Amino acid sequence: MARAATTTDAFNAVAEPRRRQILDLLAAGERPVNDLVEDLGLAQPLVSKHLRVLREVGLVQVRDEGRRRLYRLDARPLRSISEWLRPFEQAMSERFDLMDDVIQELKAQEDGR
Amino acid sequence: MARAATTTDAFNAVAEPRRRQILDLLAAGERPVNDLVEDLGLAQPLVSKHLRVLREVGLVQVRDEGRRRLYRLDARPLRSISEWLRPFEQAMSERFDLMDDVIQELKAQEDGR
DNA sequence: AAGTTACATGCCCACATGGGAATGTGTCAA
DNA sequence: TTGACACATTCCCATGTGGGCATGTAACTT
Repeated sequence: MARAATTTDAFNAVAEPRRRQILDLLAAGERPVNDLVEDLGLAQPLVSKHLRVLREVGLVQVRDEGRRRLYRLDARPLRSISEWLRPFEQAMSERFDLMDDVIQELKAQEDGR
Repeated sequence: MARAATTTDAFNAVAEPRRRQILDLLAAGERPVNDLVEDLGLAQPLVSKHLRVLREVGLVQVRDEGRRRLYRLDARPLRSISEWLRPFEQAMSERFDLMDDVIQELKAQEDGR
């Protein structure tokens, strides 16, 4: 098997920086594709493709308004990421950084370079 | 360009379910590769490859002990994900789910099917 | 009806992937 | 020294990718 499809879940969909940018922009509110195209400075087909991926994992919803399509954020699928991350929250804190620095030093000495 | 390398950042490294499992296991403490191989039920080379990716993005650290290599979690790179996620926290909450349901209904009526 | 606008979809490519299988490397044991 | 053990690396393949480009489709305008 190759790499999992980007449409597999929120983890894979959000691994792409442009798709994260799109979600950032949509956090401000509903917007048509052209707005996103301008703000991102990307080709329109590219944006449409990214939006398709986001749609397939449920991170955005669409609404037709005349010849425009308004995209809207749906952050709920991000919860799976947030929940997976929670047990690691403590280990991410600054305090543990200091511990890690000490360990790094010990390791460096151990390597004896 | 193709998809970004898995070693590009924590986002891409963590998109792979097995790598998330490995981090889950390492959250309990330092462990040799063989332990992980048994717990994951994967082929040893596969585990080594995944560990390599995690190492390259700084999510794990290694320490040699005889003929074994002890891997250790370093959760710090996860912070970039956690921080990107933070602005969406509110939008993930249950309360907004209810709002979304209402919006879904309105949208369904609007579509007039 | 014809043109334009706003998107979506299709085809192409270079590229990195996850897994399988085999092999390499370093450490300990007998 | 020879063998077993613990890992890492290499080669292979099928697959899905992001981007560029061209085309399709629906809605609005004139």
